[in-house]
Amino acid sequence: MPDNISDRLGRLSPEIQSIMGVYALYWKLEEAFDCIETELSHPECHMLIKLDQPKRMGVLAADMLSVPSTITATADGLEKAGYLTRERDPEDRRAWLLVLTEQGEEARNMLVSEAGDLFHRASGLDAKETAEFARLARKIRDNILKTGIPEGLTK
Amino acid sequence: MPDNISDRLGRLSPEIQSIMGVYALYWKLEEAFDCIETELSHPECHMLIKLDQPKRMGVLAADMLSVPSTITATADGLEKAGYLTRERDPEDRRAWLLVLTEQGEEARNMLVSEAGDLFHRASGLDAKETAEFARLARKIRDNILKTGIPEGLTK
DNA sequence: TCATATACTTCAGATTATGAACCATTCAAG
DNA sequence: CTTGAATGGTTCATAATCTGAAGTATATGA
Repeated sequence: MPDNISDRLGRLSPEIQSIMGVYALYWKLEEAFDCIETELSHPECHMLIKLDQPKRMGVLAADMLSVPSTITATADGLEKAGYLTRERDPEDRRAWLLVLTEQGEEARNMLVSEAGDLFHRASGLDAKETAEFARLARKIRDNILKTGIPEGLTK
Repeated sequence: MPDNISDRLGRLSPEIQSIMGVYALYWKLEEAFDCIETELSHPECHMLIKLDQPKRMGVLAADMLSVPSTITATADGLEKAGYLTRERDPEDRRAWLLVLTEQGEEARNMLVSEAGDLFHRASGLDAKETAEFARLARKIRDNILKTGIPEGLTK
């Protein structure tokens, strides 16, 4: 039956094949997040991974294609649990910088390492294929962040 | 600032770069779904796209890395709105086959075409890169469906 | 100094996902 | 056969998540 599925997929356009692969991987990774750090919710994990350095909440919102109120909620949770603190951005005192605490750094390191491992097992790609996939994924992400919000469909 | 982000990303492991690209694309595509067929919810769109032929609900659940109750809810919505019908699987009368109606076929064709277009614009990849990305995405999806549920982490 | 824009927060409501208990059918023994 | 266990879906109550609109505080420009 897996062969059957794979066969049929071969007949679809590369774009749809790409989308289905991306969705499968996303769902698989989300599922796997449940198995590691039980303390953290999924959006909290996403945010921690993004915080490789202090960032403004607005930057995070753009980065996660999300809205400010969602970021507030997630940051609240992480702050209450001791993973980060809010500091006023000296360059614009309306804005907050989210800064990881030591506990936050530790959790982030663990997450990044686990996630890398997870990708490796879930994807089944070898080092060369992973490098190629990463190259294209980076290009895609750059394009998405560059083109910003909805794009042609600015409803 | 996009350059800055891109720079920092260059220093992350290929696995994390891949994950970030996949998440960005997933979020972007989900966001874009809002702009096309207002009638349908996101999970309904996903299910429609999967239904290139009649499928059992259990197969869909496995395919969408989801649970039966979620599939039931989504199928209920699509059935009520006239996009599909349930038929007993003659080979196992416990199971239902989800079969698209004519209206369902039309909607699916529109969705598949729109989604392909969407991928093209969101990713910014050219034809050759898209083909390469699709190849790897297909490989990843095969691996995920093959390895089935949680994997090493069968909590 | 005033009007407007930006950065974030609050909050109420909507969507979506999930597990446990359940019904119907199948399958495998005896 | 007929029983008991397994399987395919359903129901339902609950929880997690997301969102937009209205609000507060700071910044910016005329």
